[in-house]
Amino acid sequence: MSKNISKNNLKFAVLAVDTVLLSIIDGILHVLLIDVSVPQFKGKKGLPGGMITPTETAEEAVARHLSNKAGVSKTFLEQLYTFSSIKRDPRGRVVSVAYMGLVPESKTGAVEGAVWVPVNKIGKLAYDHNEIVLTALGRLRSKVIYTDIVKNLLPKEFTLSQLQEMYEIILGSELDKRNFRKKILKLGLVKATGNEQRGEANRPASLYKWVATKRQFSDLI
Amino acid sequence: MSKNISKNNLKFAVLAVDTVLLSIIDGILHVLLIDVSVPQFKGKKGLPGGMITPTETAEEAVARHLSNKAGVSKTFLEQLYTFSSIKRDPRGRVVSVAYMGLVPESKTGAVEGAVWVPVNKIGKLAYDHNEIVLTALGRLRSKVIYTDIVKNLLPKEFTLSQLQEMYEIILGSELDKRNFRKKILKLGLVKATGNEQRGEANRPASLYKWVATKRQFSDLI
DNA sequence: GCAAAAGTGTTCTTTATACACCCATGT
DNA sequence: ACATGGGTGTATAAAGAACACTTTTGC
Repeated sequence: MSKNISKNNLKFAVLAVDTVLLSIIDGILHVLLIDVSVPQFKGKKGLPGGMITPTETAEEAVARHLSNKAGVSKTFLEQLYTFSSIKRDPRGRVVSVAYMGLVPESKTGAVEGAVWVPVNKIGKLAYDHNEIVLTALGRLRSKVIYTDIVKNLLPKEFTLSQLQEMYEIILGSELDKRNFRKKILKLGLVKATGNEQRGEANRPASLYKWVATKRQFSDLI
Repeated sequence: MSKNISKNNLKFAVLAVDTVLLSIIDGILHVLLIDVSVPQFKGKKGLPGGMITPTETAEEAVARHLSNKAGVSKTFLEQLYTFSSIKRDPRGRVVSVAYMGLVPESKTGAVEGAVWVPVNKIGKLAYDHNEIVLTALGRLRSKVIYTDIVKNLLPKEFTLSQLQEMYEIILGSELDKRNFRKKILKLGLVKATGNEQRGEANRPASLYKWVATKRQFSDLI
């Protein structure tokens, strides 16, 4: 959804992708936004995305546009929903396949023209992108309770407190430390690496990593 | 995905919809299939679907094609996934937005060119339609345990045994009658209508209906 | 030695599971 | 009268929720 299409060369069906890239930065859930250049949305921000070409899949288009516009690659991506309202793009008919992506804080470096914005401060976005963001947030919140999707927001090794913080931020509620640890450890999804996080002005925390697994879960938290 | 497009007039991007219509008929989960007319899939069956026109949304296209090809209208529909493999249609590039639909047994009347087939007997379908059916079955099985989606497969009034049978068929496992009733009634999702199902060679069963509600559930069963 | 986060158990409540018999009807 | 599915309760096990103090470090 960007400079590659203009009023003149739009023809049905134009197929695009848009991606809601999420990350937890400084303890706050952020979404990556870019400046939108089309005149109808002058000054507004929107989601990174763009056309699907005839020779690529939607997934390939997402990877390409994220790499170009957001400087992000090899990140977790999941198809969200396809938005097909007739007037969602003022320039013509554009159907968009939306994706949600999760990136760990360590990969959220500055990129020209892209900015990480706290999800409660995104204001009015271009197109129907507010709706797409809400869809992504809903998906993240529901999947966090029955899958291990949070692992995509964490570094390779992490403390149980960091893990707990992820759940608290996404769910918007506090969890009991002892009960949380009991449950997470009993599930066997993570295991201690033997390493410790040192350098903080407190007792060092054990570092954990995810155990490889394919199965789906239910009621993690 | 059908007669409206031919090798000559395909141009990128062709956008289609396909629908996995499911119903439980005689205690067995069925999917509605239609005969596919394109030569490459001669003799094969496939899902009902077709083009999205420039002036309709995907949802409108689904409703239109289901009405035309399956004689089904006003039924539960939910977007499943968008399939964008480059070679999924041998005639050219076609991206398909797939939907899952649920219909009660009472609305599964015979329609010319369409047939209800048990899901474990569908064989090899045209296009990537086996994959789409598997996606729908997975979605149904996962949603049945945390939403009231089964209500779309039942008549307006139903017995608790009928309700339990729906869960057992979809989940593929048996449930304890007493525990099932305790749980369903405690959830308050259904209430007795005061009517009874008579005419069977056994004690009449109380009939229930769904209580109107908007909220999401978790762990219904 | 003080501040800061790590780590750890027990009690109580709620929910899940296992299980067997009598009831009302149609034939 | 008998076959059929409808309807009901209790005891045990498992899971969830509530709750406070000691430990180890950096400064």
